[in-house]
Amino acid sequence: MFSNSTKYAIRTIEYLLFNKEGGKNTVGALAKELDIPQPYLSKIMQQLSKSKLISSTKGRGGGFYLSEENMKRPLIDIVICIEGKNVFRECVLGLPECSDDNPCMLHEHFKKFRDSLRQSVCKDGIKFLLSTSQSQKP
Amino acid sequence: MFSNSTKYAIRTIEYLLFNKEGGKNTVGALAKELDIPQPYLSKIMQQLSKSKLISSTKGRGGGFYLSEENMKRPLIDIVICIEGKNVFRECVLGLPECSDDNPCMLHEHFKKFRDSLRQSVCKDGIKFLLSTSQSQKP
DNA sequence: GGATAAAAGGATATAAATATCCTAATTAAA
DNA sequence: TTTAATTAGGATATTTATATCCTTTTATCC
Repeated sequence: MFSNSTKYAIRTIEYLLFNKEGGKNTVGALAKELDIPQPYLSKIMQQLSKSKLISSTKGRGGGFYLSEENMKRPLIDIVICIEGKNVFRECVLGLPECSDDNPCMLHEHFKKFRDSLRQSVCKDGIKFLLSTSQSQKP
Repeated sequence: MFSNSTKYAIRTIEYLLFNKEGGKNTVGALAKELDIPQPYLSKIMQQLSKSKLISSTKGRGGGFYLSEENMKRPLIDIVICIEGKNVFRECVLGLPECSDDNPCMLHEHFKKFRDSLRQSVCKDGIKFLLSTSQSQKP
């Protein structure tokens, strides 16, 4: 469904949410903790950073973290940042003529998923997870 | 979101639904009509056929079509047939420990989408499309 | 039975996603 | 001010998905 890159991106942001007290997180630490190839994650973090979905400071003692602004971004932006502009704008089956008035077979199914990602922001991750689960890492 | 192969598979099955009076459809005709590379579609049809999601007859005058049995298959089976066994069984973010009790960030969002594909069968495509739209090809 | 039209299947080429490597820029600490 | 640790960025390798080609099998028509 999602590309590896997108999965890595969401998982990393999810991790940063839980560790916001921890301050800066280096790519090395994140890659180890999340079991993601380090240089590859590095590229993804660069991309997310350019799109202002995460924040970073360079140099010794630097690393990645989430600002308050970052946390307000909708989840759908993470997917769009990695998979490209049109993933959620165009038809899930790739039909140019697909629309609400002229829907493809999966139009309604997919619309609900897309809208749910559009409506919830990164911050909700904590709220959601804390309300349905005791802890992510027991 | 979906791979090209999956999109092609769903679109082709959707087309077969609308043309079930037409009898057999050759790969050549389908590829032309749906604007899909012919030899590639041929491979996909083979795969769908093996999984009994579509039916075929070989030889002159042969082609592909949907049997009543085929139409009873849930949409999710098409995706699983092409993208592989676990797309919908495993966590959308690839986390091994993700579950209803210990959900990942996208667990609930994705669950609804997955379940909607599980609940509707190919046949519903017609019902759904005819009830929301005049016609797919005006 | 021979010619023709179709799916089935194996082998291979091409493009894209995934992953790695190396160097530069930046910052903090020693 | 040198050294170490970090992100940023360019260049390249590897793997997987996408696509094509060619042969074989099966059925129909003449």
